[in-house]
Amino acid sequence: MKASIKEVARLAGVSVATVSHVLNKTKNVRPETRTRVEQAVTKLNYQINPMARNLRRGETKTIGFVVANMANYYYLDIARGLEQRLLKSGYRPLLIDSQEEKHIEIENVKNLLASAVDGLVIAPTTEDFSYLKLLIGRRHLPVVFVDRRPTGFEGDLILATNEQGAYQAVKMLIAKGHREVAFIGSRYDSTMMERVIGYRRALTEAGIPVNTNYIKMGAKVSVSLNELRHGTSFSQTRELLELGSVTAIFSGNNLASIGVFTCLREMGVQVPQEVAFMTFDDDFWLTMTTPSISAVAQKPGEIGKVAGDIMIERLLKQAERIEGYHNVRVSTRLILRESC
Amino acid sequence: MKASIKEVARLAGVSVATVSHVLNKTKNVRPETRTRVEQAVTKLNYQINPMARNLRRGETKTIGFVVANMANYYYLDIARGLEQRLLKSGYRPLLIDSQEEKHIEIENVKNLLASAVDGLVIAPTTEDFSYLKLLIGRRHLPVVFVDRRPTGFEGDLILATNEQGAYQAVKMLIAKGHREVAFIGSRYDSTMMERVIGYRRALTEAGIPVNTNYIKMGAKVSVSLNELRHGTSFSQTRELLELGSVTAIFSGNNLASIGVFTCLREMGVQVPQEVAFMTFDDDFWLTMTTPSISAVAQKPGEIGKVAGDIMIERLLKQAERIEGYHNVRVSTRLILRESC
DNA sequence: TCTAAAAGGTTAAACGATTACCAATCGATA
DNA sequence: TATCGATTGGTAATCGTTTAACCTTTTAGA
Repeated sequence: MKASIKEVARLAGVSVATVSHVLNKTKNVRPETRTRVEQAVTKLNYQINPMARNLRRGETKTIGFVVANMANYYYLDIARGLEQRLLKSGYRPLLIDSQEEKHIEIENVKNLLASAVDGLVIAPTTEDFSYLKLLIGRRHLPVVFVDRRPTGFEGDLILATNEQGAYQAVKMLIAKGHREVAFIGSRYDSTMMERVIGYRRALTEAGIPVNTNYIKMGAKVSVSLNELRHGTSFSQTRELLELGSVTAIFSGNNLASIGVFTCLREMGVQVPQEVAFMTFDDDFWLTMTTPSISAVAQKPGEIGKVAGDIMIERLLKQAERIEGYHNVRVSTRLILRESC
Repeated sequence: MKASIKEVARLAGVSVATVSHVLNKTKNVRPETRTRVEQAVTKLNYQINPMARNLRRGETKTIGFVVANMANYYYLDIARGLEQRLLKSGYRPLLIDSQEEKHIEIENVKNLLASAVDGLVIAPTTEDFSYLKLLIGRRHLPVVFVDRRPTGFEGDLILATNEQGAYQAVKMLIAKGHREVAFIGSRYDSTMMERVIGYRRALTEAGIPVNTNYIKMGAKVSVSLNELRHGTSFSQTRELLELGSVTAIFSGNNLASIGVFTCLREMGVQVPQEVAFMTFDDDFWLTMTTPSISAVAQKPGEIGKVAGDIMIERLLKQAERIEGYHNVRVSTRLILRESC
């Protein structure tokens, strides 16, 4: 089967304690014995048994990452950034999908706690996290939130510069001569709220009155990209077009943009000649459409990296309540394409 | 901190062995004592320590899933199907990305073996897996391959019906009147080989001679979707267009289709009037382009599920060499859209 | 009533590491 | 020379379970 530390010790003619000390550099060992141990290790192709070590040390070296919706590519990019940083420090992310369902999210968290992760990174489905307190109880477990701000629970938080991103985008539309700019969001969470605020600020600063008929919210979030094409944002777009006055549409996130663009295309609207279009969140497919679509690009990889760094910091320093919580904003940038 | 089995035993007034037996239903216990134990469990909010159990039982209840390229959505769908089945049997997938690099793949496998997974599902980057024998050595570890056939190592294998899929697609193009049909593949692996064979069979059956100038292979695989737009398949498409005779292009996979379509669009080619287009592998963005793009759709979720089922079977029966290896084909279907 | 078998429960040895504590050796110093 | 401290190594307890083996009772059948 597999060699254990005992057999290494026997082959090297020392005790298991010494082998352990050599392996972990946790005590001085005479060079001679050290090499004897090392030779035994390579000879037996010995690999430490992580379960035994973890049991003894009381840690798992895994960080649970609870993702709101794996169908949304955005979260995958976060996961990649996160993984990169965690691996560097010997930790490993454990990915799990909530499919935009609160009850699945809770189930996932329970599961991860049961498998004794050392930390939790959460991209929330909805904002309420009062349940987390009960589940975590009084053990040391750092929690980092990304993408949406939770309520009822405190932890580190990493968000994009939502307000500024939306502001810049709408300002750009205004600069191109648009005054009748509509906003199509989706679920009304803290993040979407900030984007709406940016949208309003751009209008107000330009002296354009905010027309609440131009703001469409409350879409149902779906897991299926294909369903999204004819989902709420599709019909909301049609409603806006029927007003007859809108000359530009800004979509509040990547999921909403699917329905918006599908509608524009199916209604035969000339983009950008008749209606200009822009969206929050960049995505690969925005480059493949005719016209290609302008976007406020987040840096999801960066968000993941920051989340990883903060997690590692907490893990190493066990400093969760020493200095309050981090509240990081990762910048966005405007990518202009053909749609405006 | 957290309650252990000992405290449950003390509270219930029994031995730890009895608690364990109640928990695992591994021995008869008088109903009365059983409820005493159960009450103690809920009262202390006792959760079993998975590391201790795993150490004792010598299993981790995790299955490593080594993905060739997480930027390719196809693998994500496989992962979802896999996860679904594994969770049902109390196992959990551990996802890890090889970024299309053989050396990262090997690193990943080593990592997973070191963390003592109970099984391995692999979507290979390249086909050579002779290294696996050495790494696994002589322990019981089921290995299931998906998407590409490995060489140098035997395991269960789950593939799409590549030959038939390509055959049907090209046959359809021929039925629409095309005789000058080109094929753009990418890396020349077993899977792409099968698709080429399907392509050739369709032509031959229709009495159309195979023109080897129409077959472009050997593209460099990239992880970046954006780079792929102007990668090898882009220039291969231009070469084909310069021949002046091609009336239809069939793309061998979803990655190649990105470059092909980008080229068609940037060269101002009318699709499907001047050149028809079709691709192996369905993807969300194929529905958002103008025109939308026809595809041979795999069922990645189904592939993942089958992989999960087979893995579970092996795990339960420990029957890896009793009955040879599975060799499953998951069907494809033609999705016709505007591009042909 | 006696015996065998079944049932209910406990003891203690693992699993494979880590680590506090102890013991021996050796120079160097007072 | 006796002592001190550093260095090197070993002993054994521990982490939280599982499980084989064993000991008592009960139960059932004759």
